[in-house]
Amino acid sequence: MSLPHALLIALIEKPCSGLELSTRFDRSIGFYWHATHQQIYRELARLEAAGWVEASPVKSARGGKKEYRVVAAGRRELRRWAGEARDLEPYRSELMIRLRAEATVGPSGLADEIERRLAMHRARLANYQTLEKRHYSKATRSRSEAISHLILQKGMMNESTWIEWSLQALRVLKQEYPDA
Amino acid sequence: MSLPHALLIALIEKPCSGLELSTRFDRSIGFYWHATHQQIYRELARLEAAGWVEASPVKSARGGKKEYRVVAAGRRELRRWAGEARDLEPYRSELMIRLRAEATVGPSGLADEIERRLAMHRARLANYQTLEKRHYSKATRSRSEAISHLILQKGMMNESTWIEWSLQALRVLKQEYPDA
DNA sequence: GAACTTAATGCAACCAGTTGCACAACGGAC
DNA sequence: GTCCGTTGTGCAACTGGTTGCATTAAGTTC
Repeated sequence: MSLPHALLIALIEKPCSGLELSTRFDRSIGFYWHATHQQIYRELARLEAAGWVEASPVKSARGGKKEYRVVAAGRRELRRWAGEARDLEPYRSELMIRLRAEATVGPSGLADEIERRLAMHRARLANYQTLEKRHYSKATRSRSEAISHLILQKGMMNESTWIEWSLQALRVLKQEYPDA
Repeated sequence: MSLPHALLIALIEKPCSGLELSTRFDRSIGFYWHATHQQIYRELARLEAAGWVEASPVKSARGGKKEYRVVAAGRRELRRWAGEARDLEPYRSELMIRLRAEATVGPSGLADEIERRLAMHRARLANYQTLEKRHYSKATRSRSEAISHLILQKGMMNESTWIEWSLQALRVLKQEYPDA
């Protein structure tokens, strides 16, 4: 699973507390690997037990605030993990199952649902395009900027694929067929 | 979750036993929703408890073989479920996290991994193209054939996207950058 | 007919993720 | 100075999915 390593990445970029991590996470890595604050707290405890991060209590803060930072062993682990060979993760799309249900038990309002999703995918794509213009317009870039851009591009490609496919699907679902 | 409904679909198409279901599943619906035989047995028991399927023991068969078939309540439930509004399922891509790791802790053999995956995606795409030629070449089709075709097309689009993206990624990862 | 293989079902333990809630500590309102 | 909202951490219970193994019964081989 990726969560521990995703947290290591976020903590290397900026050491912080659990709560701060969970809000930052939502807006960056969480984009490809969502996690709740519960998971994050639990996982931070494990990372500490594994000796990959160290925590120090933050004085004059509410609750028992702690700041976590990644130690050398954690960086080593992250590098090791990044290059590993792995099986492709299986796709898992509920919508495809629902389509197939529609094929076997007949029309059931799925077209509306696809229309709704189409709008969401368009909104996301527009959002990513804005981000791209803001952050990746200039040609001269470092390796790590180029990699971040790749990640954003994959997101954009996914959304484009959904949009294109949804239009096709709507054409099929709205088409008249002689009753069976 | 989709598993119970995915099983209903498979059982409507053809009533069968747990084991047979789990092998058939791999080659059709399991394509978008993988499940082990364990999950399937457990879920079949639940479907029966919910009154969506009925089981009858198969005489002169090994083990305690049972055949399951979907009853009216099951069909109703399936139709209800198919048209429901739902949130988009969050993406979850380990590879994107690993890329980001590569960006923060430096090169780690990820390019080889992407190359390996590229080959797998190409093989899958070729496979789907063969299927498409075999099953969906003729123009006159029923609604349910058209829908099945949509599902296959989404798979092909996904693979194409991966292929295109992988080529881009390899170009970036193999490019020379001045050492930081 | 004993020993082995295969078809078929299933239990138990585990792991990751989700949900709902609890609690502690500080800061501000009045 | 007490009540409330916010920050911050965390427990407990549950659900879905995974792994490894156990069991039963029929067919196969000698």
